[in-house]
Amino acid sequence: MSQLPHPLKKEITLTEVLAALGDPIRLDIVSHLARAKKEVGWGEFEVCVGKATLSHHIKKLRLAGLINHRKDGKKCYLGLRKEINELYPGLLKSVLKKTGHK
Amino acid sequence: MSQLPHPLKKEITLTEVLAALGDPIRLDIVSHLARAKKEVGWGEFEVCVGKATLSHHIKKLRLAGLINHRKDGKKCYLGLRKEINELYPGLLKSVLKKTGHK
DNA sequence: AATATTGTTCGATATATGTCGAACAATGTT
DNA sequence: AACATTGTTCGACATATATCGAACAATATT
Repeated sequence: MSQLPHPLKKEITLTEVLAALGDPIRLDIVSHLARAKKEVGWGEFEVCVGKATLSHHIKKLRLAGLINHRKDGKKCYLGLRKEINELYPGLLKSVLKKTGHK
Repeated sequence: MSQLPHPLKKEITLTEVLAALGDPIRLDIVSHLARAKKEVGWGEFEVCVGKATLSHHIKKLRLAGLINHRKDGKKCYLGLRKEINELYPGLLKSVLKKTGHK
């Protein structure tokens, strides 16, 4: 189901996670995902960049281990990886407190 | 006392803070500072890069608002800015849980 | 089979970043 | 005044990053 390459939990590193979060667009995506508490369709993100760039950011989040990224039919769906909270408890919570974005 | 430029608390942004933390060397420095719970002399950091590079990283941490950086005599001293915990409660705590570095 | 939809990848470009050694500046020491 | 210490800044370089439009691939629809 998850045809795209995802890092194993043990391969996820804190610095990569933080670097992935250290970009406004990616932080927005993660914030959106966290609030949704469920998968969100690729197309539902309102960002101010083209789809090639959005694809690039989503790939970074995936390779950092922050999100799941799967394709179903001709659409893609994204969701937060729960392993992040297991690995870094409280991290997303503290980060998301400050991400306006309702 | 703090001759070097530091951002005001209101100028500190989450993405810049996260980006600053998203580098192994800078994360080490912050980890060291957090464990010390006091100022640490510039020269006391054991990093695997030259002093020009260390200076660069320290500047990034300062400009991101993470640390205080002051000069006293011919030495510099660094300390964590307490405003970070006020702005992003729990962030450093969750980050530092995973930074080995006794 | 031809077309439409949904993203990814590619090539190009501009900017940022991490790194170093050398020069510089500020201070303290002799 | 000359020297030593402590970092910063500069110039150079290599690599990474963000961005775009266009080409491509996979799937679904007609």
